[in-house]
Amino acid sequence: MRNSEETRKKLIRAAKELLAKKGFQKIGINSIARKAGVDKVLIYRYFGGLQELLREMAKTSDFWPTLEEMAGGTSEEIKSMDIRKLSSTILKGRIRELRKRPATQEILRWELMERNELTDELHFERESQGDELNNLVPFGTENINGVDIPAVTALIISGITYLILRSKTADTFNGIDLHSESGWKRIEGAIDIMIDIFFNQILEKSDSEEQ
Amino acid sequence: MRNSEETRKKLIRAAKELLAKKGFQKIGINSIARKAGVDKVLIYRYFGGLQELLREMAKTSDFWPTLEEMAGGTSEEIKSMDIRKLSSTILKGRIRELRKRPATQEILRWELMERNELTDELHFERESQGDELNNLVPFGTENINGVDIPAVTALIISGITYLILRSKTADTFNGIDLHSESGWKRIEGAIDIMIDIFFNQILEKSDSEEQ
DNA sequence: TCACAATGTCACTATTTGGTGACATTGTGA
DNA sequence: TCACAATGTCACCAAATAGTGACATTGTGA
Repeated sequence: MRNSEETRKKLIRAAKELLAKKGFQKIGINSIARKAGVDKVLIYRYFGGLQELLREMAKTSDFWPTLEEMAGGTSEEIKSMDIRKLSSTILKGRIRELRKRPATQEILRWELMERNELTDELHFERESQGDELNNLVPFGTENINGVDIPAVTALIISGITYLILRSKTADTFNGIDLHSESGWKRIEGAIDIMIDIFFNQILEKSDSEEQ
Repeated sequence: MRNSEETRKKLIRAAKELLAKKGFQKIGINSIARKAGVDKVLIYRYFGGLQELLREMAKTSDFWPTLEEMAGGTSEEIKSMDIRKLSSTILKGRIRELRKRPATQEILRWELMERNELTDELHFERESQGDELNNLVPFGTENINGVDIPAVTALIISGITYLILRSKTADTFNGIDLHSESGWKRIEGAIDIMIDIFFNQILEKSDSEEQ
């Protein structure tokens, strides 16, 4: 029973569960300690405070999806994909991985609400673990034939993120079922089409310019 | 000084300002009454409670953008536009109108966080005032040539919404400046390109099928 | 004039929150 | 064996919250 390491883990686990279930608004010293069945003073003693506890939590291995998880393969396999396939795979993978991480979603919600030391801390932790936008879509970061690639990328990633976050509080969006696999297949289909015609356009254009 | 109607307005104004400035987390009976310089018991007496006060607030004329505001013209002018131009205009208009309504943004954030009687109420009020997704993009709601129009629409609208909400707590997204006009011009450019190649694709396809 | 309802003020409760100091219990190394 | 640090429990504090009952003031219609 007297095991500080175990108590630390209990607190982190409780924080994560509480975050996933009730959202960041319900996260607090009192609620976490209550959920963990532990006195709240131990949060201060072992972590220093709420901020440090959550920082530890965000370092948990399965908290942020890695590039490999999103792509669903090793980095060698990733490198061997052509860019069109890779874009599609990573974007779909991001949907898949984010959808099964309610606590992670909650951090994204939090970042949308307020900016403070805590959210900065958690944002930093995310970037450290490879969940950077640069990795998400391998379109590159420059203009191709006058097309603003980062802007298009931003719009697609944002769209994905919003729909995932929205699924917590809405059943449908524009008629698309956000709680069924078929609904998400429709989103994936839209992404595929966009990627497809997008590359067609770029290649077509550069072809005609080469002639 | 003794004017219940004026007091009601003061409370609604205070709620709106507080929402815009501090976000929905700071909205409460005490804070609103304090800001309005009025006793909190009057909120109960005049509105019944916080919920009813906010419902009234959401009925304010300038709270939700109308279709005409987004399109930037009368409904006759809207009807006379071709679909490509109309899509582009409305989407850009939505960005413009939503960007200058911080209190409205806050409701969207709220809807993203939790679902309760309050958010349902506010959501309903929004739909009543014409801010329905069906109006936002006149693409129609069916499949064209096997392309899932509602899904593509959902992705674009979601992307716009997320980027606007994100601008509260982030300076940039994927390198795009969310606080400068030039940054939003880039987003608009991305939308235009997507609309453009999207319609090209659809028309091209139906052309080739007609042959 | 004056009764009375409308309007507004104040004081209080109960609950929750973050935070701290004092104490009890346990294990372990000297 | 025993001292002592590590671990854990408990009781408190100040502040903020939602909500309510009692009271004071004002205007107005009979």
